[in-house]
Amino acid sequence: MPQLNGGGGDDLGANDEMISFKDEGEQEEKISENVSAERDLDDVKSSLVNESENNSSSSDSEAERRPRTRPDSDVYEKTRDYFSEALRRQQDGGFFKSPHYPGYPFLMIPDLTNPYLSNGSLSPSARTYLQMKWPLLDVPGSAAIKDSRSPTPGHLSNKVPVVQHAHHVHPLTPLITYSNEHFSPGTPPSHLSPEILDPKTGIPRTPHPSELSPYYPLSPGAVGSIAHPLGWLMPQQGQHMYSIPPGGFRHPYPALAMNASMSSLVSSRFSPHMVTPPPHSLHQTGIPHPAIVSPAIKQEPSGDLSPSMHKDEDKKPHIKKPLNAFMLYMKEMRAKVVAECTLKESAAINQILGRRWHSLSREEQAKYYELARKERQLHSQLYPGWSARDNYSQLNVTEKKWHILTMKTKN
DNA sequence: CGGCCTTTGAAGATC
DNA sequence: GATCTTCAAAGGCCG
Repeated sequence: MPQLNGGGGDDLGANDEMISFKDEGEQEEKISENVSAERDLDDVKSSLVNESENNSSSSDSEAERRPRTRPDSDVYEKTRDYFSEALRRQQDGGFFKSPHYPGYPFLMIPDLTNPYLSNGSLSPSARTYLQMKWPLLDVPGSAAIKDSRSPTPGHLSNKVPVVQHAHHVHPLTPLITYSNEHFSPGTPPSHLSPEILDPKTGIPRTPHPSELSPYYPLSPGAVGSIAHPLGWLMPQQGQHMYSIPPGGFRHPYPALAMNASMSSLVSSRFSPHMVTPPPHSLHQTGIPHPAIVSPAIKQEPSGDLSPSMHKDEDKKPHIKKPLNAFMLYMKEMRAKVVAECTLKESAAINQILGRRWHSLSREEQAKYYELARKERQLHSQLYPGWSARDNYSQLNVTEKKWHILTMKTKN
């Protein structure tokens, strides 16, 4: 995967983008290939105990910090097999027969007319998909979907709605197909900046990186090895987040069969095109859409809405933001890190995960960036009118505006 | 019981 | 365009 190796001029992030924030001490935590969570934990703990101390525990080369093979690779191995199988099923139409993600209303069907698919080779540039869209989704977003020629899916969005579901399940995670043409120039991965030490914890960290090239190519192999970060409804995991009705999906094209409640979830408050409000978040299959949070669980405060609007507001499902690459990575790796150490405190776990994230190679991170990009894309397709702002605390927003206004008044 | 902690990234808001 | 803020997940911890 030469394009990901960070060679000169590669799109993933030129070296000149890798702003060095390395501290005077240049203390980088050594992350060897078999680095354990225990070790990470120790580092975290020790650094928490004494922030300034032990700033020079170790340092190592970039190569060491970005090992080609990682202890986590077994996860990819397992998932790669799964995706290979999924791909095979797609190619022989198996997806229509037995979707791996029955609860997911959207499918990207491989374009079987694509000659490049027939030989089994899956060149990224050759991969195209026939996207299935909601039959009831007559929305701007879907219009964008229709235009598969659009080189920049990013333009449609980064507005993605997700509906939340049960615990620990993200709705958009069942993404398993990847189309190179959807590599969005608008959704560049940003990362891989040299680590710096967190002044507070002493743990190496990276400042919010500048974005890499908007184009982060992914080889077929990399795509195939993308581990499903959440694995919701992953058959082999044997943990269906949602019960699947006996007999499974009878509709030959489950992706096209959206019931009223689902369509309303997709549209409800966010799209003028939407249909009726959802009585509940159940898919046709009886599977609630995971991205939608029941209003009972979370209600968004509405600022200046009329009483009637309030009423509607109360019924609005909380559509969560799509997970970014790191979040997807965390979801996938958290359990493993927790298993490797006895620690369960998320704050500490997240520190470890953050360090591991930085230790990932570009290729490995690219998997998650691509997955996240797909999630955003799907999110925008499912909830065309949704905006991240919808989830902002209305109170905070108004307070903020008020503060700004008062400041201006003073001036 | 609700908010905090802690991470990175995306998106919106603001300057 | 740069910068700041919020939110996404997670679960222990604390007031």
